[in-house]
Amino acid sequence: MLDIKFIRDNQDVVREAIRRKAVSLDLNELIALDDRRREVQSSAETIRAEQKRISDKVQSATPEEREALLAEIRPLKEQYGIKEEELKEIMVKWRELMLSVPNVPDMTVPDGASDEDNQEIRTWGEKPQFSFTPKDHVALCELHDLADFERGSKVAGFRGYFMKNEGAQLFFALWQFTLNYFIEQGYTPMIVPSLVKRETLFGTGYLPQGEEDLYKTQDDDFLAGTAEVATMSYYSGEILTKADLPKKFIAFSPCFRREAGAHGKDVKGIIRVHEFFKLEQVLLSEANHETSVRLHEEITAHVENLMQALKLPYHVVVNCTGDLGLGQVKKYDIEAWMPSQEKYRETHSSSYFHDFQTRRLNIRYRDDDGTLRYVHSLNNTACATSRLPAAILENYQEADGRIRIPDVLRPYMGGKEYIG
RNA sequence: GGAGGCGUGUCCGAGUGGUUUAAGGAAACAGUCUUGAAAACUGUCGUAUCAGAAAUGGUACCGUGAGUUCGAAUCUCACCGCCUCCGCCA
Repeated sequence: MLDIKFIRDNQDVVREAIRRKAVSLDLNELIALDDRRREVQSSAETIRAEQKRISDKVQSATPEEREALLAEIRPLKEQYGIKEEELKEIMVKWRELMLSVPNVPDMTVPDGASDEDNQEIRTWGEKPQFSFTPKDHVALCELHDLADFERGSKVAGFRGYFMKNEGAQLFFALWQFTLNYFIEQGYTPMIVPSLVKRETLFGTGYLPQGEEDLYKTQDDDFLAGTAEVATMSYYSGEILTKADLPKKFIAFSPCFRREAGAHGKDVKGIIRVHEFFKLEQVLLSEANHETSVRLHEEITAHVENLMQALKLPYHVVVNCTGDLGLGQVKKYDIEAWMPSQEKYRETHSSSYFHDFQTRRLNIRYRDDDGTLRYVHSLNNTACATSRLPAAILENYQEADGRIRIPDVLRPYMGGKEYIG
């Protein structure tokens, strides 16, 4: 959510953001409604002030005076009720419109309609050269009994999977490896809820848009698609101490995604599943654009360090405006090379939001001059299992079908050198 | 699932119908004292929003929402959350 004052004072900027992000919203409608809001509110307040002024005299009045005062108040009360009712109606629509105003993308974000228009900004690593036709991760899983997709869909339905043997071990190894890295970097490790209340998802901007991609329970709770949701809400409604910023969390949770509208994509394997696990970086920082930018580069670099330690070829793309979420100012996707598909596939997503999320979540800190400010928020994937293991299996396969285990993961897999 | 209790500002905590933004304390900030610090003392110390150049003034806010009342932190109802005991349970 943006500040209505900012919106009013910077209508051109917001209009441009709406255009660049291809959001369907008529800003004029919001401005007109806000004019109306101010007008009604101000007249309601004037009536109320008068009512209170008279009301204060009641207790010290004689019985006759009292009657006269009450008679004076009656019409004011009625008028106030009407204005209040009107204001309530305006606010319903006002909130709805406010929730669809996008955050302003950074100037360095390229224009574009979809992920097709994202721009590669750097690549790292040598794509593996195979003397044979590389198998995809599904075939490799079947070959070594690392996963069971048939029984997965028998038990859990479409996109269901079991991880087995070294496949299961690989998940644990990646979690532990990643967790240790971030603890060394000073992050606070957390295991956070996936089952969250409706209002929690408003804070991070996954509601009201995006509802169809979330699983809902019979108690009207939701299963979050990322640990970002609960982690961001951790401090909701609180005032933080500036000296404690930035807060850096490495949060683990299961992640649930309906993948509505993606029925034809990645139907096999563990690239696109309804349920996976993820370690997520979540940061809260002081409200300062330069700090946000610096930390954004930093959380991106952390992931690149891990990819390089795993020796996985990847590239980084800057997402175009059309591929940005409503609240995102700028986003990088880190994509790992998938030999079987001969293309890069998104394994990490790194973004910053300024105060878009924290304004909704009401997370503030007291600045040096004593004023309360909304903190800035950022997040980036640290390790998404299943996509990352899929990339490892494919890149590390050898001619005889065996899969070499990345050096840095061996300590977490009993020192084993190969799968198979 | 059953019974009871509770939710007040940055924190602790008083307040059960009337100038209450809300006692008291702590913390914080400024000052006096001190070579310096601590202690002591003095003072300042809510957020949001509207009007205003400002001083200032209006309104809202005591978990959330609705209601009663001329008037609500205080009374009523619903919801959310927390605590205690019982039951069940990994």
